[in-house]
Amino acid sequence: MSRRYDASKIEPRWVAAWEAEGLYRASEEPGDERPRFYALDMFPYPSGDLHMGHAEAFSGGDAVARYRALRGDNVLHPIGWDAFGLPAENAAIKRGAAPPTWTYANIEQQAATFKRLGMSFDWSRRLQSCDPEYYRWTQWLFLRFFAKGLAYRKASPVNWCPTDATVLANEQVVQGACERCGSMVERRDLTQWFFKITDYAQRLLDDVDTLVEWPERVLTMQRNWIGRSEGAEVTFTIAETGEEMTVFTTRPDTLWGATFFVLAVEHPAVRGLAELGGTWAQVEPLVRRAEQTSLVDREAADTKEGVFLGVHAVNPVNGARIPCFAAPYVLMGYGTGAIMAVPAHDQRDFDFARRHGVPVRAVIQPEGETLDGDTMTEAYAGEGVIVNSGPFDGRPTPDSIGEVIAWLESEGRGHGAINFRLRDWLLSRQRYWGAPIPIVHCPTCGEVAVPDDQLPVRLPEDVDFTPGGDSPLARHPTWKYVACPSCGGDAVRDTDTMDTFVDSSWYFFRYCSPGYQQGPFRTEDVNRWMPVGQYTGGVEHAILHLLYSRFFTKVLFDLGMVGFTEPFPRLMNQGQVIYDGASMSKSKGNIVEPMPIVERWGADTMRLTILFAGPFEDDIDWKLIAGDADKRPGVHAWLGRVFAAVGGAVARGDAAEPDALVRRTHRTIKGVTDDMDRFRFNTAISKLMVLTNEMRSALDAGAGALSAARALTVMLAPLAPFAAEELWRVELGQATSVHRASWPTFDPALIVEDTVTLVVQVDGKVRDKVPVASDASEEDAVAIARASAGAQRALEGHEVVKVIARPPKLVNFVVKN
RNA sequence: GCGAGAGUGGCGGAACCUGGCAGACGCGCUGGACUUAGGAUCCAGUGCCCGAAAGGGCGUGGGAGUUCAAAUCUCCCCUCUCGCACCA
Repeated sequence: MSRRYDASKIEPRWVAAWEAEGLYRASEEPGDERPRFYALDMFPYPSGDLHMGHAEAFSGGDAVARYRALRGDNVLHPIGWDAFGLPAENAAIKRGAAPPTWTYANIEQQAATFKRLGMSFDWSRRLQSCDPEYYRWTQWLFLRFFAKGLAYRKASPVNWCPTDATVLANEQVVQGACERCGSMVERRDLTQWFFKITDYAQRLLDDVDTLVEWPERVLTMQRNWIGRSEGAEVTFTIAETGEEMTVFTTRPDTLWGATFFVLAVEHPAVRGLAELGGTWAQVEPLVRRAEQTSLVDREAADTKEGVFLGVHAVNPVNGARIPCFAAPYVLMGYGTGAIMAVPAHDQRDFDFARRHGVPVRAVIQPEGETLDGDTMTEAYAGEGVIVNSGPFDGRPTPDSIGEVIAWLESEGRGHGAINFRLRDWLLSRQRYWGAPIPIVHCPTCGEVAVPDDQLPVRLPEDVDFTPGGDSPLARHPTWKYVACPSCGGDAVRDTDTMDTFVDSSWYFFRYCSPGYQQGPFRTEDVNRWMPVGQYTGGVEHAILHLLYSRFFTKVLFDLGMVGFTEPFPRLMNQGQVIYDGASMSKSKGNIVEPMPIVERWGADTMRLTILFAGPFEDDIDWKLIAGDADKRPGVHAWLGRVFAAVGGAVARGDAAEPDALVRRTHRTIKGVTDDMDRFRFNTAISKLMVLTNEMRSALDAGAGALSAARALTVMLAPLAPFAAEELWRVELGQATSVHRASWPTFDPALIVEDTVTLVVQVDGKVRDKVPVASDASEEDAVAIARASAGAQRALEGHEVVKVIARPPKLVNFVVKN
């Protein structure tokens, strides 16, 4: 190890000093005119100590926060914990530790680690979503939604995890299994609370277009999740009963090609129709099986499976009588749960038709071809000319879809419709460790909101976590029995708690008004700090957390509580830290912990290792970049050279700095500024390394390097905050923290080199490189190029037909042939 | 299947936005220096091929195109990663 640089001696000292100085507190001074910058990191879940993924995310987020402060912004960089959730309860069951005990112990552990890492958090704004003072306002917000009709209860088929004994949102079911424990999810009919996010589907979709600073893939995921489809609703009639049944279709231009009709297996009309058609005996097994599989379990379903119901539907456009089926490939959760099937022009319908012997009727003919329904081998979904379709024969499609819809409307047989894939947000959980839903069920008054002045509805502490049966709150002997806030009669509390995504949908507002007692936040505080300047976190939250937070923001805007409709205009997703090509996990035994590296080499080295490894959004393979844990990391050696160079510059005092170093310093300032603005930490670090090398050359030559040393130290501060502070205050003898210094500025005149390398090409191939004055004229440049040895050689015996000159960078001689 | 992104030395990556010296910076490796030998440090070299050298040829997944000039722009293909996936 270098004799001069020993992180273990430097870093703990500054942790203490920074805390004593209150260095990272966001300023609320009325006279503070600096621009505000809200640097937000996704708040962590306190499951054990911080892992490498946290180290990466927070190294990037901290670099942004520190950089903005050095650029002169008044920075808000808060921290808190997303502290409710199932793992705390599982720990209670497994180890007997009460959820709060387990949770707060982990939070303290993570907080200590954050401090050791030197994160520039404003600790005075710290929050934990499981604090009663926090969930009081989660409940308060729920009641605002409730009052607006945006929180409602309905009986609904839900995903039920038998292991966790709770309801799951569709989003928490992955390939039919519980996202958390992996058990196969079942379907149950229960009464649950929902947020009416579907009311906001169009706005959520429209505003995706305004999020130009988000990663494209996240925008795509948001759009897909919302899933807007344009088409028409068309009403068919059941021939045997006269019952009307509406379907949604994006292809009303193929209505005349419908040759059968399909209901979702769970469709409420299925049993009645099957009994009428005399087919219930065949249909019943399908229905039974559907009840036992999750709502989103699509793996098990055979796309061609289905049963004829024995009844028929009448196509409203041509009166055709077509058979009705029940089939799992039609989903109850999308559209109306029933479809018209057009096998000629939809592959799924085609496969089903061939299996079940239903006729195929082509109504779109591609140019230059004639499709025959009897001989087609696959559906034709492309464009063409409409045939066999009454008034629309000969019309082109898809251009005629609008005309078909207009016709349907004028005939009263259907109308244009827009359908979304997005479902309402199922937010109730039959769990203990969450914010209780602040509703009282009264036999007289119904669902009654707990009055605001009685919030929070606190969680009881004497709770039985034995698995199975009712949730711990429902099972509690006394907790739920209360007087109705409205009539005073006997009533019971709602015993469900809220999905933790509710907690995380508003925490960034709370940071703006820490400790505020009259509401979740002060509107003027939020409008002063928000929207967020930069949001940093994992791409695993690309859909749910971000969608829900956007939804909350729009609702709060509508309530007049915030003055903007998008909370996070700029989003940055860090890549994952993996090991040897695989994600780190306990079962693989390949976990690399951040703290041992910090203890051995220092937090700065860990940060630099991560940030220098590659683009922030890319995955990092720790095995490839750090290799052997005992090997001294390259960035640590660099920090040693930085200390040597800065120390050497100080020793050399005011000695003149060579022109090359001065220019290098200014170019580095420009380059690093550009890089930091674009979060290109890896190239910023490489430029600082180049500057370090140039300083060393200058010092070796007996020259000075003091202004370079100062610039280098400030630019290092966002990336290696401890080393920069040590250099600044100890080596450079500054009185105040480097983290309160000003970002260096550059002189554009010094960016330009006075001599540059002129590239000499012949026919576009590099034949020589010669130094030339940067202000050389075209004439001079061509002359110098022509005289170069490389050009002489290559031009010998050739006739130059054209000269392309881009002085002073390049001259290209084009020769005959 | 649909959508998005990516393919550059032994390795991580840079240059792509804005066409003009490919391989910055670092790791690794090779040779050397200094040493009471280190978890070092310093110096030199390091894309591939031919050559003693000078120099030359080749080179950014493959193929075409545009251009005086393509890692960069356009089109086609291949491979990989991620996301979505019966959405009517």
